[in-house]
Amino acid sequence: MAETRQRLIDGAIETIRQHGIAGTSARTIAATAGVNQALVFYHFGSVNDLLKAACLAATRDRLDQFEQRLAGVDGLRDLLAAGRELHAEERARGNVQVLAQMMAGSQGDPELAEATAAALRLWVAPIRATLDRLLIGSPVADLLDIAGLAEALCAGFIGLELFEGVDPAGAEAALATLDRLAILVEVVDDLGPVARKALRAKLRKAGAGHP
Amino acid sequence: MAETRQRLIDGAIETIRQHGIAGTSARTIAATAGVNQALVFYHFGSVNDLLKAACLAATRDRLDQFEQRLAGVDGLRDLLAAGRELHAEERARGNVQVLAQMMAGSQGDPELAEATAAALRLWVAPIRATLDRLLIGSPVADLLDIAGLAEALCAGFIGLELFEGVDPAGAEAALATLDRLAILVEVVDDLGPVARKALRAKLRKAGAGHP
DNA sequence: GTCTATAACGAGATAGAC
DNA sequence: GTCTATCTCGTTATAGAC
Repeated sequence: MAETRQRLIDGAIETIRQHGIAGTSARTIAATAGVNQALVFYHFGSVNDLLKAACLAATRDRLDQFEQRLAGVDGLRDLLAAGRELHAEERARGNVQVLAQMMAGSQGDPELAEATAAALRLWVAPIRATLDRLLIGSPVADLLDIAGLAEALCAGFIGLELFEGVDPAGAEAALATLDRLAILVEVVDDLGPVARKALRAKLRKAGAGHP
Repeated sequence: MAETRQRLIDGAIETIRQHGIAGTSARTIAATAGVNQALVFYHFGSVNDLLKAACLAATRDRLDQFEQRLAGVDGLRDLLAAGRELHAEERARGNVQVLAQMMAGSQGDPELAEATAAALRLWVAPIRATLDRLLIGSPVADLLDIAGLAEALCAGFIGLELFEGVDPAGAEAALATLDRLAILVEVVDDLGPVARKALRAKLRKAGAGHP
């Protein structure tokens, strides 16, 4: 039945959230899902294949709402609010945690790494598209590679999630500082020709090529 | 003998690097160290205790050089170079990878989380001290919480390391963008009173309190 | 489609020979 | 201080009853 498959997928997500990738097994997943352990192998063939399916399913479930919210953003200030909002929601749902744990588990498991990379790309793409749209013509776009910025943002959130597991206060301070950094980008974005000139001069001094 | 202890610690680090926290066990560690599996328990009592010892030992081994290099930094531009340099070295030695995997494994294991937090603090402290020293009196210090910035930097590097495992090209682009962001901080730092005024205005608009 | 039973193996951990 | 042997349990995976 399709319901059992879904229960296993939900159970896998929940198990990763609660016990991390190291504490995730066919038995712990089945216990969380409330089904028999053998069903993992009947429906998915192996634990790894279930994890891959769960990772992609969880991502796809959220993607529509994620993209729609970002599509409505019409300025850097709004993007900051949307980012905070979306990040809080995905965190509450545990999607960031799951992605982080999948990435950790992907170390030395190329099969898992491929599935994780696919999920990661699904998250990064709409962020990159939004940044692209908002920063076109801005002096910031001259300095920063937009694709790289989107990936750095994602990496930062992943790192913060892990950080939070061992030092909640530190993670909170770090997140607040990321917010402030966005304000800094905004300031430079707004300063106009003066900032652009200063940036270009600084870039020549720093010896950095144009993106 | 003390040599066996050291071999186990080195073996633990190497095993985490190669197989990740999920693939790290008393047996895999002992195999890497070239000693008998039972010695893990004789010398450290449990696998977890070995991991805790290894994490702290690896951190302490590098801390002196890390602090000395940062102490010699005398400007933001120099800090950027030092950061790139130190990060490359720690990455090559696998310390970032180990920390990331320990953080992932700390999810749902409070004992491991405590040890990981201690190692993390050892890394963050000298970074925070250096930022504190360099940014004193800068307009940037008005905007950013220095401790939060140090933690955000660390979290970013952790996230990047995991990112690299599943998408090396993306991680490379993200790292390059972090470099560029540092240049942006430098620009604001150099702009002086004009930037400071713009920042304060923006802060009032954004409704963000003073740090 | 789901369950029980079980095989085959790796895990953490201990006892005791050397 | 180190190794072999062993215990017990958890894990992946399969076979077969229902």
